[in-house]
Amino acid sequence: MARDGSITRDKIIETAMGLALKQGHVATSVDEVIQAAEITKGTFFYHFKSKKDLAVALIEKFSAIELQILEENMEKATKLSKDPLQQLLIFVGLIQELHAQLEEGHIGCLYASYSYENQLADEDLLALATDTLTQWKDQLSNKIKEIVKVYPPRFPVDPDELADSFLVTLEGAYVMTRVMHKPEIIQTHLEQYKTYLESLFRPH
Amino acid sequence: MARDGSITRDKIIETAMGLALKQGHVATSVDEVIQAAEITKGTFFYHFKSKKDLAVALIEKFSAIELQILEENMEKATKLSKDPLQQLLIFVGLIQELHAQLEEGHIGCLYASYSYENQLADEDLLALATDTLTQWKDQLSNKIKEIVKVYPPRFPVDPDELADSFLVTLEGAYVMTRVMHKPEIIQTHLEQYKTYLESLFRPH
DNA sequence: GTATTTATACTGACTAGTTTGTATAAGTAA
DNA sequence: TTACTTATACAAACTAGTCAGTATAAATAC
Repeated sequence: MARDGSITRDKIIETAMGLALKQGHVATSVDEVIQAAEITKGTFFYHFKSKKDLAVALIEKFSAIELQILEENMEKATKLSKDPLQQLLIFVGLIQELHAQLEEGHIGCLYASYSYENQLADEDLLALATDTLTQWKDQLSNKIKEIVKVYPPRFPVDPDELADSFLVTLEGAYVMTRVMHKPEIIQTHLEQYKTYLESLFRPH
Repeated sequence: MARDGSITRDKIIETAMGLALKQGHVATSVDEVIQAAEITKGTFFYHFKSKKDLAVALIEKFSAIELQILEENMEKATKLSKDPLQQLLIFVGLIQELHAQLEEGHIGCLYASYSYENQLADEDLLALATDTLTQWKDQLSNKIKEIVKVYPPRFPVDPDELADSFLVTLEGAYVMTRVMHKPEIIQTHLEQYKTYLESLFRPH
């Protein structure tokens, strides 16, 4: 084995991810990436056979991160309480914490970015995105099903819909934050999601 | 007077709006616009001094449409009931209807698209976007303030937050629809927003 | 009512610069 | 010695934007 090229590859991916989240993949030229990553053109095309190849790598990386965030925080939340409603509230709280640390420039979703650039036309990329989002939905939905058993909701609750509602809130909050330049929007609306859960399940 | 150039200008804007909503402004070349609008390059640059000029025109047009939708449907809803809660529920219902008619390709928000492309960096463009969204928020917030007077909420309600929540839901539903290719997401989550309003204000 | 002027609208070829991607030769670290 | 990296040059396609000239129609002049 020679030098570990994966270090360079990772640096390219990390740099390009930042740029893609800030200004989109199409608007980011390869020259911009290699300049920011402090590498040369030859190195870039040694690791990625095309710019499209980079787009795929970015979605793969983003999906891996999102799935890790899901698993990690769901596990944490499950350990911190035995009550499913508490667990879900804690989980949302952990996601809030996660976003509190982010700088404004890094707030956003690569799936959203790609979708507004029509870059999810490739069915493999689309599958990566939908699979990841579906896993989030399923995990949340399962938790909600547990809650419903313990706390009869005051309105009829569709667990899948209520789970999707979390993702809709997060995606919407990203967009509103990016447009209005108010990072607290994410905190506020995840807080509202928690309030909604409580209004549905908490006995009065 | 010569021929009416505003017809051509409008055609360019309409064509470019469709393309921008589908694939973003950056990813849409001037050549693509002139081909779709069946005009020549000279004509395009006769009406717009630059591609950026087109970007501005698109945001202006989009803002005008959004404000018209707001006014029109708020007025309709206000006429259809005397009860502020009913009025708001009707308003959301009208927005649902509006989106039921749209083809999948045209679902999305130009502000969201621009924000993910970093095209709102120009402060004039940003002001147009924030002003429009703020007007939506204010109108909804005022309606919610009326509701609070009549129906004491079962949880403390911040009218501005609850109003913003509508916009967050809509933006999030756009993104999820674009990624998951399920146009019914918009209907479902606006329905959920109505349910949330009822859970807050409806006496049991 | 025909000729001329004027303002606007439009054409399509052209330019200058940027883009992705390739080629090549030499250097470097495990 | 092999995998990786640099540096530079290059090409082919695409990009935004320019420009000299044409078309149209209404206003005015005779």
